[in-house]
Amino acid sequence: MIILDYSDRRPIYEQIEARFQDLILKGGLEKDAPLPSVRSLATELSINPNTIQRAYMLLESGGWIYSVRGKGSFVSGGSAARNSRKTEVLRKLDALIEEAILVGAEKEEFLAAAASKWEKEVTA
Amino acid sequence: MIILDYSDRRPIYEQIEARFQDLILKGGLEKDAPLPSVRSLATELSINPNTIQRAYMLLESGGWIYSVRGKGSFVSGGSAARNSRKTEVLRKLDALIEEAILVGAEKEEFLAAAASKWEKEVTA
Amino acid sequence: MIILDYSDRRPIYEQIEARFQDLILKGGLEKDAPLPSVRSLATELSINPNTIQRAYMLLESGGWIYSVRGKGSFVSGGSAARNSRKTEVLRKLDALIEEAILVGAEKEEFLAAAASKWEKEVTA
Amino acid sequence: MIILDYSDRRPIYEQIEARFQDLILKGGLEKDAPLPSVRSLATELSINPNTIQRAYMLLESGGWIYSVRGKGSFVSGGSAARNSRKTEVLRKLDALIEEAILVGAEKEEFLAAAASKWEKEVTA
DNA sequence: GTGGTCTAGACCACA
DNA sequence: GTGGTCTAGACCACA
Repeated sequence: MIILDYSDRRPIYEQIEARFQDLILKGGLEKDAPLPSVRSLATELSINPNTIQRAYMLLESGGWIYSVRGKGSFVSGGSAARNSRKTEVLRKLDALIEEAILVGAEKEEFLAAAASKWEKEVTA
Repeated sequence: MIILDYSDRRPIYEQIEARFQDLILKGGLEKDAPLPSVRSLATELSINPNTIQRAYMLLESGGWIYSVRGKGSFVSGGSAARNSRKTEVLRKLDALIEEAILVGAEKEEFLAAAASKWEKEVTA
Repeated sequence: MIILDYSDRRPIYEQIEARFQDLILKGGLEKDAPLPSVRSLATELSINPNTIQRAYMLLESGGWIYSVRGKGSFVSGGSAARNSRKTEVLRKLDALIEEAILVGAEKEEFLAAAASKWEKEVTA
Repeated sequence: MIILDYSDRRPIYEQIEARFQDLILKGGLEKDAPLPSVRSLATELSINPNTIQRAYMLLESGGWIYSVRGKGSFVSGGSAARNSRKTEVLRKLDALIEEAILVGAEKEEFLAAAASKWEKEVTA
């Protein structure tokens, strides 16, 4: 299920891209499972097919899905995509730590906040 | 020193805003220290004064600086601005941890990466 | 309906901002209702689109509306904006009372004037 | 004693004007008492004499002071000025009540806040 | 078509 | 000289 948030600052196609990445990561979409067709999803979400097309293009160039002409789009196998996003998370962590140091946070404070938040998420 | 990065996705006025926030946080600009005038900075960076004006407006509405007509713009006192940015860092940390869990990272792995990165930053 | 008062000391963009706040508070604009587009309102009021843009930017950063690129601007849900303005009213009341005491007004006189004015407004 | 607040949004000459009005209302400056000369005050506050001149002009046209050529400026007698400011306070009260109703405040809530604030000010 | 960014430049209020 | 407001208009991202 895709839910669009028009008050989200990100463009629609990025929201759709992220949503499918999440579904694939969480296992909601297995390898070779078909994605909805561009047209049907566009109709369902009441948005322009170009926007869906753009999201699928990004997913394909990121290695998340593959397209078969005349058939549709399907979830890719392999863990390249998952790993690329993991790399991205670490990159964001680096940037965040730089900022945390800048605003005067202490190392222990930061790590404790991270550990505490992690527990909360996992048990939720 | 302000350096613009035109390949940065962020608009110029946000880059300038962030740069002055950093300078203030790092202590390079003390309370009541004058910022460059709108016009002089515009000339120095070869951009339009309106763009500088917009950055200063954001800094002022965020409590980082105050502007006096006919006099110039100056660094605000107080720690409200600094604290607001610290809150923002913690909010970003929460979002990042959600994403880390999603991509299958382990808690220990994440915390170790954070600790290691912190050390590297501080000793740099 | 937006009416500009060029003899008003406030800049045009603030008048527009205040006018939309009033419309939203009075319920003339419900949640998710679209505001006029930047260009159409600029044409209607015979002013520059940038000025409208600035008013909308302020409304957005104040939590009154949200803007979607390519779609338009819409009334936000939530009561944060409404509450922030209520806080502001109480702050103004404090300042006014200080001034009233300064000019030698009596407490009963002030409260009576307030009560009387309130009645007049409500029954109007 | 005049204290300038450059982070105050009001222009300097208005701050000076308001400060003298307060001094006169509070009795710190009696009828016919001399105000500091434009030059001496300008020197003391390290600002442009034009700015002082402008404040004195406003005070004179508002009936708060009178100027004697070659002698200086002096506090006016009479209560016209005091009354004019009292009228202004009532006008502000009207505007504030309109706004309070708009944001959904209740009459009793507003009057109670006013009474409570009044007590706090008087006993302070 | 719609909002977002930026340039170029005018004019005003203020010091 | 300095910040603040506004116009005129271009170009981009997005739907």
